[in-house]
Amino acid sequence: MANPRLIKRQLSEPTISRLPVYQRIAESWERRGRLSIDSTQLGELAGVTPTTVRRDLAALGSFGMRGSGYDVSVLRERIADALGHDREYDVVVVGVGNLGRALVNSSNFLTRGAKLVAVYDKDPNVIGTEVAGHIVQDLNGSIIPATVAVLCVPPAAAQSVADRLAGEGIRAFLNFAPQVISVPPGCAVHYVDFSIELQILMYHVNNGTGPLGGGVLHSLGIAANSARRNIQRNLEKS
Amino acid sequence: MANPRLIKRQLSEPTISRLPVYQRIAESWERRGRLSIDSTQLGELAGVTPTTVRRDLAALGSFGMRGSGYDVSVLRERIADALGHDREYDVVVVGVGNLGRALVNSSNFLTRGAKLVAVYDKDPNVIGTEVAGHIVQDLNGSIIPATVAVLCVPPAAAQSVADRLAGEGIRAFLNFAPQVISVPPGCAVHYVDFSIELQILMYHVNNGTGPLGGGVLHSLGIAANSARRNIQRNLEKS
DNA sequence: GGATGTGAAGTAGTTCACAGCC
DNA sequence: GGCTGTGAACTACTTCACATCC
Repeated sequence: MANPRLIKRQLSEPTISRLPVYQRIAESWERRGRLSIDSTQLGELAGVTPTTVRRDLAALGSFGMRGSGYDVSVLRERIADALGHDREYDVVVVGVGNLGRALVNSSNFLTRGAKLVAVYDKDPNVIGTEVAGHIVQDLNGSIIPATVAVLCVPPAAAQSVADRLAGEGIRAFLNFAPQVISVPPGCAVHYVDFSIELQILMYHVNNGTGPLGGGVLHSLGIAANSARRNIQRNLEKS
Repeated sequence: MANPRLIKRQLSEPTISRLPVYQRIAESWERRGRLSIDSTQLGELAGVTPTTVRRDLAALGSFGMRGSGYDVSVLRERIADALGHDREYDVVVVGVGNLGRALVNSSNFLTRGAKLVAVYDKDPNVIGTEVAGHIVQDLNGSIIPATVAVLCVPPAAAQSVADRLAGEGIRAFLNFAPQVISVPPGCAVHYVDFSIELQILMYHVNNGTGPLGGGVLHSLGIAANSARRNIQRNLEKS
């Protein structure tokens, strides 16, 4: 059942959202020269149970070493494989307000295969200026082919911008506008909404529930499913 | 079973993460003068099934009108109640880089009870400058009492900053640093990680799975649980 | 010994289908 | 007629517990 080469088995949504976390931990351990990590350590650092870690990783094929855990470089590789990091993909960022600017300048955002190919805005005062090494293009002009569009436009503009980009062949949208949008079949949308995150956090503070309680907790943001009541410690101290 | 006054029943995590979405829709309909909305409409707009909407709202008490749906203003009110929007809470933002700046200047971020009381940084070049009406304070100086801290610091600094703030009585953290942190018992952490969101999105693009497929989809970001294969349309056109 | 990988059990959340009410 | 609210069925995910292998 464990195909030596990359397994095409369908991964569950919660698993998918945890893989990037494991990956980051693996990379960090690799950088500091550790050779292997076991499911308990990985679980503490990621904020999930060891069993969950093992199930998640078993879904990528059996590459753990009984008795000693997972080789960190194999771990990193397998996850990269599963997540499709071998292939590069082109990203455009639309809307160069504070947020758009913050994203393209962030060293953490466009990594692992993501390649920024263009930045758009519709404000004439912004078009033509340089942001993170790219000249801001006119959104009403021609759109360069890309796979993903990151939407940092006002909520009222989100739908029309998405329509436009979908027409130009963009297949996936990371939407930072607090606005549900509709896209053609075959396109994917993923939402990031700060104020909702804050509201969820406050619910827990007010109710002393979930993520609080028995000790340290980790509500994994996206992987909101019950990853609580788990001890975790930090890594990458310096 | 339907207590007339605010129900203290424990809400499930997925429900909690959907309530803010319903709320936004309710507010939008209210602004445009609509009086009621039914579970099918609400479900389409939020990207979930009508049944899920009804279950979620039933958990807040039975206030739907059989035959005609939910009164939008009651809907908004009930959700605000459940989420604890009656009480105000104080927020500090730590780290005034591009992201911190974008957040405090965003009209969407600090709403519904959230009140920005201070902004901190440790860079002498930034301390003393004004951001969104607040003079940036020295993080090493005294910290004003607050409930929530929004961390926009580099990953390497996240843990020590959290330690410091937890010591000063902060009880909840919204952590934008791509770094798992540990906090004392009784504190809550919620993570927002852009690059992970992008990686999850790309997994779906590469695999044509989940959120893609049968039509328009809505992977609710935080409410990542299987809210797919649902039709949705946009609202708040202009 | 020690940790993985996994059937089996348990739990949580969603969806079905319909009784009940407006 | 139409739509809510909810028991019952179903599905998905997690956790337990242990056989298996290094």
